[in-house]
Amino acid sequence: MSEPSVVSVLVDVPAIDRIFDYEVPAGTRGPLEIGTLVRVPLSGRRVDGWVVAVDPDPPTGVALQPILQVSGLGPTAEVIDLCRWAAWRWAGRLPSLLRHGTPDRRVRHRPPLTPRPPVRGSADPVATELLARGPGTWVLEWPVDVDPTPVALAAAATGQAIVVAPSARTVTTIGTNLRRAGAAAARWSRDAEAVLGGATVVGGRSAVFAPTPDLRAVVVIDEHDGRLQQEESPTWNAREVAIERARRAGVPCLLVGPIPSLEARLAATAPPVPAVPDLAASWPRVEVVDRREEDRGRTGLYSPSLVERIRSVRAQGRRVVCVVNRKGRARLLACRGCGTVADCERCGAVVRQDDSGQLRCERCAAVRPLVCASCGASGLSNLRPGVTTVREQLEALVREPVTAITGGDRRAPGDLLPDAAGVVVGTEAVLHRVPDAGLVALLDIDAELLAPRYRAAEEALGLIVASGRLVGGRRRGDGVVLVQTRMPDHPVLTAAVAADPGSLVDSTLAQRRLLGDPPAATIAVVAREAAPAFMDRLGEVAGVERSGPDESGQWLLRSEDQRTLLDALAAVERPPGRLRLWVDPLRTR
DNA sequence: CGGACAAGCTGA
DNA sequence: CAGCTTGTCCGG
Repeated sequence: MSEPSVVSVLVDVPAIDRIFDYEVPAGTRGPLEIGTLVRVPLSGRRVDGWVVAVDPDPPTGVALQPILQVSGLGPTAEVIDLCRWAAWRWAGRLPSLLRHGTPDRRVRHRPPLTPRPPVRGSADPVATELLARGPGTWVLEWPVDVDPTPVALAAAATGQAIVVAPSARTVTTIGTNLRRAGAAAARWSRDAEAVLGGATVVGGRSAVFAPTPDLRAVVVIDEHDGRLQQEESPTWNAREVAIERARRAGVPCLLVGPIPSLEARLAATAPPVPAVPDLAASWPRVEVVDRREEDRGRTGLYSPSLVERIRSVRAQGRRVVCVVNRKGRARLLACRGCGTVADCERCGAVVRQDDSGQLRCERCAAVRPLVCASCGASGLSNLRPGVTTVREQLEALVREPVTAITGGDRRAPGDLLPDAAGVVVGTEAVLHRVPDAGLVALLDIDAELLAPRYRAAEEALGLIVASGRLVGGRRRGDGVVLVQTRMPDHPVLTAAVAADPGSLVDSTLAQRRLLGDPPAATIAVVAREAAPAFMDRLGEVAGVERSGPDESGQWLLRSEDQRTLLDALAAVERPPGRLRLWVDPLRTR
């Protein structure tokens, strides 16, 4: 293979998103092929970029600049094509996606394919059978409280596989177990060299873009989990990328989890297959406390049943975890005297209590003391307490130290959760940081069930499943997931009690179709400074319903035909300025 | 994105 | 008209 003299380079500057040609100086060392990461000069700067063509037709009448450096191997041509598709699917720019398929550390030489060692350990037989069916999207219903390593083993036994999992903890567990079983496993993107050498890839959502030389299967663990989707644009979802990648590669895609998503069910080649006959036994015991009956809501977040449960679990020396999905002190307050809801004197939006105890407006940031603006009384009751307040109240209730954990917390794991921590409270992040518990109490599941997000029901069920992983299945021990609600007959709660997530499918699908929510339709949120210009350039598109701008200056686009909307978005030339473009986001603000 | 350069504003 | 700000263009 002769050295190329000119290469086309896509520069890693999303706002530019253009391809430029560069000359390759004679004697340049390193691999120069499609996907290679190079450093190039661009209008006086030095930027990274990916080689997207080798020896292109020379451009007319421009003096080419030389590349400065060959940094290392990047995404394969297959992955670049996949990224192009993802850029269309989520109306993103190619560089933002290519980054996921690029090694962290520079790999300068393509390693030879390492022979596959024999795998010890027990591959799951049902997963093995599904993978043996060949190309297609297969859904495996997995027990709540069982480590998914046997599925990864089944995939690794077919050759180089990609195993994506939403949480760092699961990724570590699977990686360690695979290696222990003798499988060649590499973590993306840390062990890029091993991935290029043909090892099975284990990683978070980015692993779905790993440049595998010899892909045989793609597996997504806990495919219902929202962490598989990027929150910021482009809002790509690893489950959907996995399906597309496997389809293009002609290999099986295995979607695994205890509560198969609607998206997985609709994409599946065949109905979901249970991994074991009695999946229900893997679900936790779920105790529903009806707050309407217990105390007419007067005791707020702490029903008598909850307090009694906490005391008995603590008496056994076991850990208690309480979940309330709100940070801070109070999200909603009302005057004890006149009943008026505390709002902002300047703009009228609701105020919340900040960490200093004062009332702060979320819209205009005005601050005022903790006093009723209507009658001047200083007694305000906290109608929506957050983690900070709940921690203090629980401490008084249980008469022992209570640890608070929220998602933004960047303390080291040991500092975050002392081993002796008997009572822990936090947002849902706490469920991913605490290893085990005798009781998990979801203090205000109604806030999840009623949340204005189209996946609210599934997400609430996801919380119960995540809680169940801390307390263990009903067959194993006496751990309990307790939910406090004013809607004890809500289908999510009856599904959880019956350990039958399938009972929700028909009603949620019907609702998505009725309301035009994904996956029944494709939607896009357009916001931020450049939104008006973007919407102007988009114009009216047949088959695309547009609404907005709302009070926050945000537009919503909706189409029953995915291609119609996505092609229209791709045709818009991006206006300058900040733009938020979310396609099929999990939340719309 | 960020530098270059052009067009517009101000002060003496 | 120098000196500065704001806007527009373009990169190989």
